[in-house]
Amino acid sequence: MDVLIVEDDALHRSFLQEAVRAALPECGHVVEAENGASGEVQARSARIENVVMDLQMHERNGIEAARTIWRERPDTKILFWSNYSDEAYVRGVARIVPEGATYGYVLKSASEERLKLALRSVFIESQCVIDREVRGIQQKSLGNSLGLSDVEYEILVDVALGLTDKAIAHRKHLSLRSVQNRLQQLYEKLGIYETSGHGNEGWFNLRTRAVAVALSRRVLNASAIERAERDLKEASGSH
Amino acid sequence: MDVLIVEDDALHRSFLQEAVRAALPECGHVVEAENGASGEVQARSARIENVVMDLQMHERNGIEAARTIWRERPDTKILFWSNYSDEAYVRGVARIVPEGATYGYVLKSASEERLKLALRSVFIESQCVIDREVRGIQQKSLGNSLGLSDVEYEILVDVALGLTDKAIAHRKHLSLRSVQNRLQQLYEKLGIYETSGHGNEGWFNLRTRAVAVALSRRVLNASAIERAERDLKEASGSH
DNA sequence: CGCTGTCCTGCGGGAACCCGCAGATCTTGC
DNA sequence: GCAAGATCTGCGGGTTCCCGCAGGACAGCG
Repeated sequence: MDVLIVEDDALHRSFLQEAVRAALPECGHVVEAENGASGEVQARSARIENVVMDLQMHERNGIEAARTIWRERPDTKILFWSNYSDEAYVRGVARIVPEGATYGYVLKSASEERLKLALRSVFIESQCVIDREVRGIQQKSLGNSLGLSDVEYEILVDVALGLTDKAIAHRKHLSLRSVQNRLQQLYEKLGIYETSGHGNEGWFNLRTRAVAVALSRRVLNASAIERAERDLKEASGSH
Repeated sequence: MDVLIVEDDALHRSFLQEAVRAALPECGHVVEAENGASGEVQARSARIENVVMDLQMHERNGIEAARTIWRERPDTKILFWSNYSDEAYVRGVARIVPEGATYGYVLKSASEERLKLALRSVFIESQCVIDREVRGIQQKSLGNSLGLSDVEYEILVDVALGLTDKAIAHRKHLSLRSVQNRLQQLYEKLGIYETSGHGNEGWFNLRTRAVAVALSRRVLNASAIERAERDLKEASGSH
């Protein structure tokens, strides 16, 4: 049994190396990669089935790497090990998990014991292990009371990319008015109206304000926008 | 001579602890704090003169902590130790350095030797040490050919906050048209017109697009927006 | 002094945005 | 089958944004 570690911070990498060796004495090679791109290559060439993956990395982040790895071998087991439980990351991961795949999501702030336990559970027992906190974010983002639905999230991304209503309508095969309806929904959910309603009418541009709020609530982050940007270019190129 | 370490990652913190002890054998206490807020408190109570500070932290980031520390004792020597050389961080640091203060900016990707050298240079020799790469960003952001000028940066932040032109005009004591002029400048500098000029007229909302581009170029980041948000609230409260 | 360059300002208009209203689907459940 | 709910759509309008044009203020320079 081999394990691939994808992590761009040297200290964390060696820490992981040790943790893996300690938690999984039965495992053979432990390969390391220091960013998403080389992680994909390693996973492919070494026929890796178990991956520990950081999310925030230079060059190519963990979500993209995981996506291509899973595209090639959907039965790969991936344990995400991240500093953040930003909704943008949680949602990004949830979006790419193949049907029936086993994965885990552990925060770096968790204890070493928790990490080791997760390593065994995911790689040996093929059991999904999601950190409490991350699970909380997931729940909240699914329960449509507070969190955004998928459609709302998608239109948020489109807006954050800087697309016009017309462009979004075209892209999503909707009428202009429908796009604007969804935008109103989005503004409602993000609470844009509260902050711009009272004494300060006309002080906020709802569209840009929504992006600002989403960013500071960690619903969006720069890497999610970049990912969307690439998808956009791809789609417009093929179309 | 005492040193305060402000760093929210446990591994990095113990690594720093060791590096400081090795590089500065003459130093006495080495205090640790795991976020900006407690860092401020420690610096105040322990009368610290030398600080090693991470930038990206939960709760309260390094720039804010450094600002309050320097506000209380401008002769404190601070060595920033960060993963990123984002323009937003570089500019944020440059904005808060008091006149004549000594500080350093070292990337976490640098070698341990470089870190130790920087520790000695800053704390013992009172010499400013700025990483090559960071220096490069500084230069580029100052040379107004590519980078944004201060006015352009400020209006970018205002736009990213979601303010309307009118609100910005009011805030900055300008006419509406002047704000729009500056916006045009900004769009020019960020190259918004290139991507929305050719075949795709009307596909981008310039205002939101500018924010997207600034984010992916790392001119802006979430923490810069949050900082601006707090400044805004403060200003509108006092006014 | 006049010229040039830079910045601020007002005016006007076309485009995009925000949204209430109302009708048209389509699903869900009794 | 029908009522209730959610979603999509067109229409109309008020507001904001984007920007060309033109004029004014001010600094630097020969």
